[in-house]
Amino acid sequence: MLDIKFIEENKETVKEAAALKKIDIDVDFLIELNGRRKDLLKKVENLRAERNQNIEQVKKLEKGDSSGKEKFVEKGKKIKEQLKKVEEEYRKVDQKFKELLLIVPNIPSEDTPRGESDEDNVEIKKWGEIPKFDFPIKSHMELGEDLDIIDLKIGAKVSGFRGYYLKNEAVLLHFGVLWYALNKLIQKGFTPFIPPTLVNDFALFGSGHFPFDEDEVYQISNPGKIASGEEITNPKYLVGTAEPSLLAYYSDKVFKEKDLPIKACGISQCYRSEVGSYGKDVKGLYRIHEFMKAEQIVICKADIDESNGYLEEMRKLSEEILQELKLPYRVLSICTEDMGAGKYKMYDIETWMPARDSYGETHSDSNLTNWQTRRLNIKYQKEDGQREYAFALNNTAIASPRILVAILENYQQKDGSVTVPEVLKPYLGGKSSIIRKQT
RNA sequence: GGAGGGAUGCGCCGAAUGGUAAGGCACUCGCUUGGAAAGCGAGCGGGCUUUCUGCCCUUGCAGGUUCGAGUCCUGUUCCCUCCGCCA
Repeated sequence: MLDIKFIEENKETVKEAAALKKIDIDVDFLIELNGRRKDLLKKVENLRAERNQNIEQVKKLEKGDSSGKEKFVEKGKKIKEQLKKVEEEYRKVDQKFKELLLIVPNIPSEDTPRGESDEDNVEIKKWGEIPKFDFPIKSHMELGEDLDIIDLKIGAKVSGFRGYYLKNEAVLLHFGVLWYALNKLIQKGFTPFIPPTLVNDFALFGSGHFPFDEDEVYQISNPGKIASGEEITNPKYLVGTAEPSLLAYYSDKVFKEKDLPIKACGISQCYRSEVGSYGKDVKGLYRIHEFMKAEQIVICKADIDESNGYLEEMRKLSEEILQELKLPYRVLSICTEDMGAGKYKMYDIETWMPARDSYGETHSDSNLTNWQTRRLNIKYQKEDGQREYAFALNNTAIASPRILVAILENYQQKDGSVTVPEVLKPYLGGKSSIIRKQT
């Protein structure tokens, strides 16, 4: 969310940002609506002032002899009627105004590539050698089935399309890689959380997942209530990432400047409906409805340079994880239309996935400046006593089992076994450092 | 699931027979001081309008009654206590 005053003063910049991000918002109408809102607000306030004065009159007369009181009581009734009408009108305009304000995008940074799709993202870095195999390689699906560590068939039977089971060593690898990443984050000063994954809507409006990606989020409700025809008053939602829960932890908070930055991380189950992705990545563990992720957030002072510093810091951390896992990757600077509405600047990291014969997205690192904190009311008090909205950033440390696609495929051996990345060995609970078919 | 109690100024506590939301602590700044504490003064939620300020909103949330609601009524969320069920 942007400040309406900023929008009014920088109309053309906002229009340009909306055009770049292909977001359909009539900025002129929004500003006009704000004018109407303010006019109505003035009317409401004037009537309230009149009402308050009238109340004083009645009160005064009741203290003395109460003659003439009736006149003011009658007047009060009239004011009440008028007020009801004007307030109703104001509420309508204000609601529409707020709805529109929620979809005004953040202004992308100057150095964000201008572009229309993921094809316009700019590769800024490549790391690692693409492995060459002197044998026919297997996909992670084949490896998973042959080694009896992934079961997609029964996964689909039990959970439906995109369902899966991890078994045996895949379970250890999955938890191992998450646990390894979490330890690294804690070491780097991020406070660990297990956040709720079942949340109220405000958390998702706060992060900006609502109203944009409403279809992507699973809604949970009490089916009994629906069956009885009763309306669901407090729907809950399953988060697609720990980000909304972590940010909402700090909602309505006023930090002291010296207490910033806040660095937090969370491991959580993540749920995604993947509507709109039908027919895309339909096989294997790449695109699934539920997975786990170690996510980081930073809340810092409202300073572009400082916040971009944290963006780089978190990117480096993700890179460090991939380097230690010895997985080849590349870093992309995400273009305007491929980045979300709330983002100021964004990087993706794609990891080499041999069976795809390409890089696949595994990490995402974003600076959203104050676009989320304004929605969530996260401020800090500056030295001079002034309060200002903080900046917020978020980053993927590791997401599994998607990362297992890269690990299994890159580490596969000619005999069909898979070796275990060196850094994960301590996490495999005494199991062999090589995953072989059980006999 | 049932019964009862509670939520007040965006840090904490806390008062208010239906009639201007007291007061205290903490915090920030200033005065004072060799320095600090204490003391004194100012500030310490949001909006509209303005540069003199003025007005409006803000007692968990949403409605209702009333000239007027923190207070009365209805619904609801969360917390606490007890009972029941339960991993």
